[in-house]
Amino acid sequence: MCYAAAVAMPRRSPRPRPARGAPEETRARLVEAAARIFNQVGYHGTDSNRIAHAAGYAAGTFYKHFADKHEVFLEAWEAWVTAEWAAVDAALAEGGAAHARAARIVELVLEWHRRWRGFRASMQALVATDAEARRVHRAQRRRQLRLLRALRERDGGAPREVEDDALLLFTLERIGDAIAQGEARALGLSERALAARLAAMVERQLG
Amino acid sequence: MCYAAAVAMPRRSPRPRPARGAPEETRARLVEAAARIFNQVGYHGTDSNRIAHAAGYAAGTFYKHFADKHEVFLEAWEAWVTAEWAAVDAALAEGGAAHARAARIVELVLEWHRRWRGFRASMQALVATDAEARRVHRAQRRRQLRLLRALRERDGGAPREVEDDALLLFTLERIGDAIAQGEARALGLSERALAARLAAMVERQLG
Amino acid sequence: MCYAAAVAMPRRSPRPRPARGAPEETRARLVEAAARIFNQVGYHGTDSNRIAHAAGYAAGTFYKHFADKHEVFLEAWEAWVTAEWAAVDAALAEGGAAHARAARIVELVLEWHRRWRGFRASMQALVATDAEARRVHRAQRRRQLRLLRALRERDGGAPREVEDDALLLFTLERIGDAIAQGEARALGLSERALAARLAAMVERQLG
Amino acid sequence: MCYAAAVAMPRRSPRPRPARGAPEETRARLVEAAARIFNQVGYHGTDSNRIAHAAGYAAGTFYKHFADKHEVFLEAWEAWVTAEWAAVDAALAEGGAAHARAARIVELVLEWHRRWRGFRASMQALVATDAEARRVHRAQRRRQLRLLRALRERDGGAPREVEDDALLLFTLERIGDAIAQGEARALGLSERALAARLAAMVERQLG
DNA sequence: CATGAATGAGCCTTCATTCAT
DNA sequence: AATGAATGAAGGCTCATTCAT
Repeated sequence: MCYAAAVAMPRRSPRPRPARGAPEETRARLVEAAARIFNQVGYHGTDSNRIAHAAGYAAGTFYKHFADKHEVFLEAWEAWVTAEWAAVDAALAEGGAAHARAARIVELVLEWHRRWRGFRASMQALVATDAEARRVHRAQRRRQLRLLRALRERDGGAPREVEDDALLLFTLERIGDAIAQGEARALGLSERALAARLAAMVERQLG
Repeated sequence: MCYAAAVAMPRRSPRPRPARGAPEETRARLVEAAARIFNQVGYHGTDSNRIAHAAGYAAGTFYKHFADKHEVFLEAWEAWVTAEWAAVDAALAEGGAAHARAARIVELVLEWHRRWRGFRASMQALVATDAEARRVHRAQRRRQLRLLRALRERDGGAPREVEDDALLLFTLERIGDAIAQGEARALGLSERALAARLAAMVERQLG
Repeated sequence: MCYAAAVAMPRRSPRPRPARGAPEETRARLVEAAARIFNQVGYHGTDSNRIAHAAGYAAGTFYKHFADKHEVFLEAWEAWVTAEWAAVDAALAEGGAAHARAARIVELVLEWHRRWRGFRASMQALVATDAEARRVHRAQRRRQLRLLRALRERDGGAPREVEDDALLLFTLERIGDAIAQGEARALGLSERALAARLAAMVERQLG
Repeated sequence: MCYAAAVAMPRRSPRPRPARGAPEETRARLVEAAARIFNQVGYHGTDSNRIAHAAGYAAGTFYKHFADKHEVFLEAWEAWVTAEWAAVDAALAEGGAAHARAARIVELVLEWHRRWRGFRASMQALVATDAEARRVHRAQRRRQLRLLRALRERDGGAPREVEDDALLLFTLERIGDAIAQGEARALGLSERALAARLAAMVERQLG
């Protein structure tokens, strides 16, 4: 959560020098900087030296904490997904009418996709070519599906097939990307209308 | 068209015919080889020399026909999308019951996604970081939406909003990717069940 | 002497005792660990942090005791040569028939070369490129020659030229390396036959 | 042969630009430059970019011709050994008294060692740590032994054991190094006296 | 005395691109 | 039109060494 907040505000100039600190802090700063840069210029556009410098460290420091670029990426991604679903969970915990909750969830998802659109794109590219990334991705998806089912059952929703959960997830994701990347707007689609349709889907599935 | 057929069959031997032929032929061979390799190892995993060699030419020849790697990629992609929608169009032209036609379309889309999953992933990654790619992508999407509306209206379908067309397109695309990349299978989802849901969506929208 | 014993037994666990002890003890532990690692992976394959850790210290500690990697290497080497010649001297002091003594010396030399073959190779490489190493090496060689002459004269051996002593030394050394490095065996040479020839040379020279 | 000559004269400034030529020429130039630099600063002191520049090429060119530094090294070394033994063979072919021939061989060996002392040291260091280098080294040694036996038998020399050939080879090599590296001189040994002893050994063995 | 996080120069290697032929 | 050797900027990564604690 504070992770999300930290990454959200882009820093241009390298920080004053983060002080010789605990390894976990350094690691966290590197992950954070990495996430930010991956999000801006994509996995292949990011170089490890730049990550280190952006976090306020020298090039070599990066490799004291990660075996390679790959590793930070996967770690940043895990943090991202975890944070996103914690937010969704929190939004649902707030209660309220089914309709309002659905809208809230959609809004949250859209916001995340907007903020992390570059990062998401990198992830998709990696998943297509890299077995390890694929493994992590699948594990996360399984977690998402489990969570979604739990949410559904908690709220006494109607019983559904996994495929319906998956369909909802995939659709949310894709529309989220379309809106986040400005594709919807560029095509003259009403983001509001799309969001409404998504909210309806969510409500139907969770309700 | 014959493009699709040509790319489908992987070439092992690097140099089918060096030839000093018509420029368009050379260009076509390069595009074809490029598409194949992009699809296998992704945009960033592809090197331009390899494309040239795979097409039966020397490294320099590539740059006689394309300004850069970028350019072949966009061209290959245009060819791909054109071919795909021509196939969809053809499938619809065959007529038949609405139900059968929807199933046919879904099957076609899935097949394309399966065959081109690596290429699609590269495209998504580029779109996220590259303005030119974004431009091309948008143009293609507009074409798709136009085509979809034309199909819908040709068949006397009920009037719909653009957002509904878009939603269908995005969903088809995302589920297509999930199945093509083996994600569905890895998550224990029934591909058949997913396809059935897609077909229902198509039928509802076009019907 | 106890140096030799200490190095002989490889330590698996990295940190026998961190201790904040007497400087000489720390230094000795570092030298010991360094010798072991140099012997395993060569001078260029050894990193100073690893030496420190293997000796049970942190990276920085190393540089509190040595100016650089170079310095430990030279010190370890001095210790090694000193120990070797002490052993040779002891073997000769035991007395016995000239023939038996010669065999004992050869056996000793071979054993040392076997145990320290990696270290010796590193030393040779350094001597070729590094003036300081060359200086140390020469000093040690002079000591060896002096010792050899002393041994010869002590036993009332026939008067010889320095060149004969040197030739013996070099030959012993080279064959020792060949056997230690497995070169002799790989070439189908009888190690026993080689050792016999060496013993004959030693006997002739010392006798 | 012309290889030896070419490498012998050190070039300081990068050549005028070797002209876009046949790959073998480029490769040969790279091998030559590599040998020269390895000889000067040792394997670990040599970087691949420097090799390329010294040969008159850009950094990348190196990797068009060799997989890595390792590979050039082994190739340069093969060339070196081949050239050396060709020279020895030629020297023997000239005929003359056994005594004179032995002296000629010793002189040749010394000259080679002098010229290539840095290179030889690198080789020894690699052999100690690198399996591939060891393999190559053994193969070359076997060739040497075969050649030596052939020479011996050709001249109707007395029958000897392999171990005697090996002993001669190793001794020649070690004394060669001692003289080449200036060790002999630094120890106050007479190079002339050492050479005389070597010549005697050669004559005895070949005679 | 010891720590260990941090440094940063520098090496190895790749690959999009050029250009003389 | 095609060649293919050559380029060189740039990125990944290592490791000897420092320094604030």
